[in-house]
Amino acid sequence: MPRPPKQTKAETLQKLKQVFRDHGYEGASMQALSEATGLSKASLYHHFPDGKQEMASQVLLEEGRKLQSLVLAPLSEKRNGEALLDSLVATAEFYDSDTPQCLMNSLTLGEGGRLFGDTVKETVAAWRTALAANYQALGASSEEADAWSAYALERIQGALVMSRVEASRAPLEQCLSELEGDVRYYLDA
Amino acid sequence: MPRPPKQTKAETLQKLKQVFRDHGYEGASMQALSEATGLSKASLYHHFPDGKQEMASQVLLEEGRKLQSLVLAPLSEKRNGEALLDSLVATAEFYDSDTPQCLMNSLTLGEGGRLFGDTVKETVAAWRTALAANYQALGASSEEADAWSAYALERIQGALVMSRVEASRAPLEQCLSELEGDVRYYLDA
DNA sequence: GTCTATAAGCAGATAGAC
DNA sequence: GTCTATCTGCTTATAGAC
Repeated sequence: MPRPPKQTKAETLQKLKQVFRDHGYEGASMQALSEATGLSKASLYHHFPDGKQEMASQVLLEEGRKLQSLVLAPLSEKRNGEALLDSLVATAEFYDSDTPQCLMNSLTLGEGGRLFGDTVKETVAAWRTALAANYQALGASSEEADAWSAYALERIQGALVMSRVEASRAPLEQCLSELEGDVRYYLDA
Repeated sequence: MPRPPKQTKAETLQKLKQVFRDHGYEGASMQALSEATGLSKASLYHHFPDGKQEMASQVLLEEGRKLQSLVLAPLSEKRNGEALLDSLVATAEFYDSDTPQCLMNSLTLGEGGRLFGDTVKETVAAWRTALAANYQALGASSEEADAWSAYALERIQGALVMSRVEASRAPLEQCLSELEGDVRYYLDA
């Protein structure tokens, strides 16, 4: 009789994600992925026949879906300043670990850049477009909105780097609260 | 008779740096390091008896020295706004490749974080202190200077991430020119 | 200071039992 | 769906010649 599944695919992907986020694509060894999931290497190949590349690919896909449903969805539903505030709160939730790190950043180092660079670039572009549309709805010009969305994403990514260096959520939280200030400035005017 | 050196240690370190910066610590294989330098693996062990760890360590040390002489030196020499402007120009030079990337960022992923995290944290703290001291000399309060220095470093690191994602110097150049604007605002007042 | 050759172990990946 | 056992090639590291 077949042994029961140890966990759902979502649970597996979650554990795989941590390894890729902490070590990057090349640094994530099959042994580390196996230990993190509690599944043998052979079991991992059963779920992901193309091995590491497929694992990283599906982890990235799942992360994109999470970004979409958590961070981007508020932005397409309402198109105003409240939506921006909701999205910033969701961003804190999206990067939810004690020392927050960006999977898309880690995954695009070295060989991972060749494999997943285009996907990440598109995802970032979609995020930026969604931010800009909402900022423009606050009364900003197309150019201002474009500039602010680039600024906001840059700060978030920078804060994530600083959070990793300082092993603390503080830089990310501080950054998001300042971006919230930018939005409220427009909202109260 | 012994064969002549192929290159100076500085040249070797420069080539090693590119590999660590592009692949991170775990992703930088001895083969890649060998090919990048043009030296056999055995020759690399001659120069760096402790192998990869010593190479990364010395590369990081060299990068710290370069940051010191290029970016931080102007800040300790003059202590004013002109010094800040000089330092920002030097920052563009410090990150000098076509798609600029931060070695200290790449090197602190995975195992590298355990090995070099503290060093990088100290280097970043020194950079931030130097920026803050000069900003304060422009007339800002201690708190304002502290906040601006954190802001500036965060933006620079974020711009480097975006530059990698977009494979372009544009985000970094744009970021540095906006930071220059911050400084000029105080200088002209 | 450089190299070729080699050792020992880990990497990614597969076969086949239960 | 899970596992143990295994394979091949790559990775780190060393020995020793020139």
